Amino acid sequence: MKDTAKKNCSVFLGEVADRDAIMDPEEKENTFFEPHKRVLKTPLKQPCSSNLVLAEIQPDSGSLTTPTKLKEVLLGEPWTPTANLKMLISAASPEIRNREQQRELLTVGSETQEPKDSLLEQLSGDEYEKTQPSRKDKSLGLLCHKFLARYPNFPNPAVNNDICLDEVAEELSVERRRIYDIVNVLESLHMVSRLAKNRYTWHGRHNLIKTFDALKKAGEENNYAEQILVIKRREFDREFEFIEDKSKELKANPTTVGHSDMCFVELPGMEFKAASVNGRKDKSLRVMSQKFVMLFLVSKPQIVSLEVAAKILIGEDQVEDLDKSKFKTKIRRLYDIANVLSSLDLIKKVHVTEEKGRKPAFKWTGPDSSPEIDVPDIKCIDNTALSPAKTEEIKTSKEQCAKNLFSSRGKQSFTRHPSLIKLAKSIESDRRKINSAPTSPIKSNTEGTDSNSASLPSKMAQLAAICKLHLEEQSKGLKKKMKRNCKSTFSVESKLHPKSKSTSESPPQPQSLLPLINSDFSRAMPVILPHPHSGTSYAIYLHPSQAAAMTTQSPRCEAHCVPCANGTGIKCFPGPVSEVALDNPANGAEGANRTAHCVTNARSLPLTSEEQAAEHLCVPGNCCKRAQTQEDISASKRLKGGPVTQDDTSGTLFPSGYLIPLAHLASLGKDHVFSRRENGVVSSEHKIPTSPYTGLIPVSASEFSALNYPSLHMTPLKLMVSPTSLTAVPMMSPVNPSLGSSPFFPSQSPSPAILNFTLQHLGLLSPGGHVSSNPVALAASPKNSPVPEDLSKHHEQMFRHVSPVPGHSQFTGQPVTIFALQQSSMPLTPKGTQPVEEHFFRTPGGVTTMSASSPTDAGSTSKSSVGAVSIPQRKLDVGAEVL
DNA sequence: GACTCCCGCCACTAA
DNA sequence: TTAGTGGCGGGAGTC
Repeated sequence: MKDTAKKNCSVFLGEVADRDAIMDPEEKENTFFEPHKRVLKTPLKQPCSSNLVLAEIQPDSGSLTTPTKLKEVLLGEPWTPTANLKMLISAASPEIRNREQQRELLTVGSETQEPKDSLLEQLSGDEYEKTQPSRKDKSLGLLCHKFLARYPNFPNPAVNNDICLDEVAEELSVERRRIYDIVNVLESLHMVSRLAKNRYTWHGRHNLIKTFDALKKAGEENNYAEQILVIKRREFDREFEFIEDKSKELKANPTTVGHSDMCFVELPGMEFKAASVNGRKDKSLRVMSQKFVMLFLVSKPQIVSLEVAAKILIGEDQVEDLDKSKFKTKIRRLYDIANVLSSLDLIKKVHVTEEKGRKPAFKWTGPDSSPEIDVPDIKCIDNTALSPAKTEEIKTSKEQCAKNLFSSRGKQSFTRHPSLIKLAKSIESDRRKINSAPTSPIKSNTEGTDSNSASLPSKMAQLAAICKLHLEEQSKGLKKKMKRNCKSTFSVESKLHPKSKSTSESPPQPQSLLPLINSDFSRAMPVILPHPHSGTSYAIYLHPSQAAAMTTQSPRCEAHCVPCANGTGIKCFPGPVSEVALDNPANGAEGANRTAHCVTNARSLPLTSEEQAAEHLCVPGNCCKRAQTQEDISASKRLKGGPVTQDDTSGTLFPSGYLIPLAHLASLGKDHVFSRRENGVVSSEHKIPTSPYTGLIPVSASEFSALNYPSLHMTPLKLMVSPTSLTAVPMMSPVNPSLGSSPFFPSQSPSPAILNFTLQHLGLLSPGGHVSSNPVALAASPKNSPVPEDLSKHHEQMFRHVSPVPGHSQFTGQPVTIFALQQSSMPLTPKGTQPVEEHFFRTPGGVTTMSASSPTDAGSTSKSSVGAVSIPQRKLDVGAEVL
């Protein structure tokens, strides 16, 4: 019998249950009541026989005191899914829980114990084991839910909100040790503060935004994000080629990632009063929790893999000691933190999948810290308690705290340690994984504080918008347009110019929607690249400076030169594109590092003439595969909006790009690429990295602006569609039937159920409507339904939001990165596939996806983003209800 | 087999 | 000395 059997059980008092039961959830939520008083009459610990273990995990459901119910559970359905669900509901809903309590307390007598005992005595060992709750039922997250359910989110600060840990532990029937885990994390968020031994004060979420702001500021002021990038950049120095340079750089860079003294960021009036922590070597869960949150707040996207978080947040002080066992320990702690944060709805567990397997990650779903909030008095404590001195000192303390958190001073050598290099590699690797699902629904919410509520509609909007766009495309009669479109890459280039005819013919568009057109994109030039194996040439759009730089950097440059339409001259596509991208500032460490891998490979091998040519293309298997993820990052970032796009689209850089087989370009040009002139609409929408067009290599968002697909003509649709979704539109375009039946279409498709639900949710489909995945039928439904005006606004906002804007980068280097497509989205046995395309895009690595762990996300995110935005070959039966 | 994370030992510190 | 804290890692449950 485990020690858990010795645990004490407790019984909820009727008084508490009565009050909660009669209180509306909302009322309860906003009405203050003294938490500590709720437990004042909690009975003292009573020896609880082992047969009451169930009470520990179901203290609130009332089953612990209900003989009948216990019997059912024990004998009939020991923690069946239904039972679990009941328990979860009970835990999540104080009202339900307390009603049950109230009801059951009326019927439960003092003899309750005996039946349970007798029942359990009759159980065999196995049977008893079956009666034990599963681990999930005892998870820290669930416990935290229970804990949080006890207190209002926004308590009245004028009233006593003390929490007695012992009493809470009793009521929740858990060890106090577990309560500490929760409280420590809550304390890091200033949701509670320690009063004295065994007593805390509940603050609820009053200080949450301030805390986030403080943490974010602390991270930003210390260039935490940049440090992460620096680390990530190092990740790709696999051969430690640049270790010396990096060391010098790090010495000169005060923001270098370095040792992190344990420090706790405080808010004014919420000084840390932990009894033992100050004197203890603090590897406190609080500090870890704060750092963990900081990572989300400063990261773009706000997704952090568990591994990276563990290494950065926990192990950065002793990376050298990050042996396996220690790392595992760190991971355990991070799980503890993550569980609590998840219970607070601040993060959400997701998974990053690539060829190596599935990796856990967490997505920030909490509110972004408000930059308007001034948190002047943030301070921190470390092992030497800070005296509550002057404000100035406090500010200094704050600064010092932040510096302590991230400072490298005195331990700059830390960053040069090989273990950190490994760490950096892991960081970038995880980031790459995280961002490898361009249309993953795990899109950060940038427009509101309630990301949870926003994420799902966004996903739905993507799917629905695809259908809408498709219909729109159909109605536009694109076949006409393709005849009038330019037929060469030079024409494409001409469209890049903001004053090009096509642009001038286009109706006035909000400037905000065309950030790429009037910026550096106008100077973009197509460079024709030969494919060594297929003979098919590819076009890539490069910034002139990039092309020039590449020309000089690559002595082996054999790329085709293409005249620049804007008269800047002829530019040559350089040698290894990936090499050029290695130090791409716009790409940041991600892109640079990503491509570095390719470069390394290229360098390590003697080049034959064919290999040299292949090198230019960064062909399959390594470079493109890596590079593709960069595109994913770009797409992912664009989804996040303005600030993010700054990183993506530097004013002087083209962070990524599509390599477009000329053969496709010609056809695409007819169908899509040159349609802007016809449509009169210029979309700043971006491509999806996992373009279904085999052979189509992702190009930067900027380039994509020039490659507007007519289907991207969003104006009449007035739908808020994610860029990545739009990218997929062409693949369901009926204009080019060959595409519709070609392998360009991804094998995956969104579940019809999801599609139906999405359309219904958006009002595009009646509840009884049904949509199957058939682009043909969809295309055959040309009728468009009127779209609410507000959707148009959303549309504009979205466009503005995702439009890249000139950004900056701390890195120097070349901006171009060539990306490959996700092969997972490609049918392995495509029909009518052009050999060149198949060859070009086949990557051995498989899929890189990010899927949400929640069932909600699973349907739309698995199998990469393409699945969420693409409509497969199967018939898409969109009835009139849709429109 | 990897991932999760519950569980409780036990060291440390304050009262 | 006792009780409060919480770091830590074994190991079991889950996927």
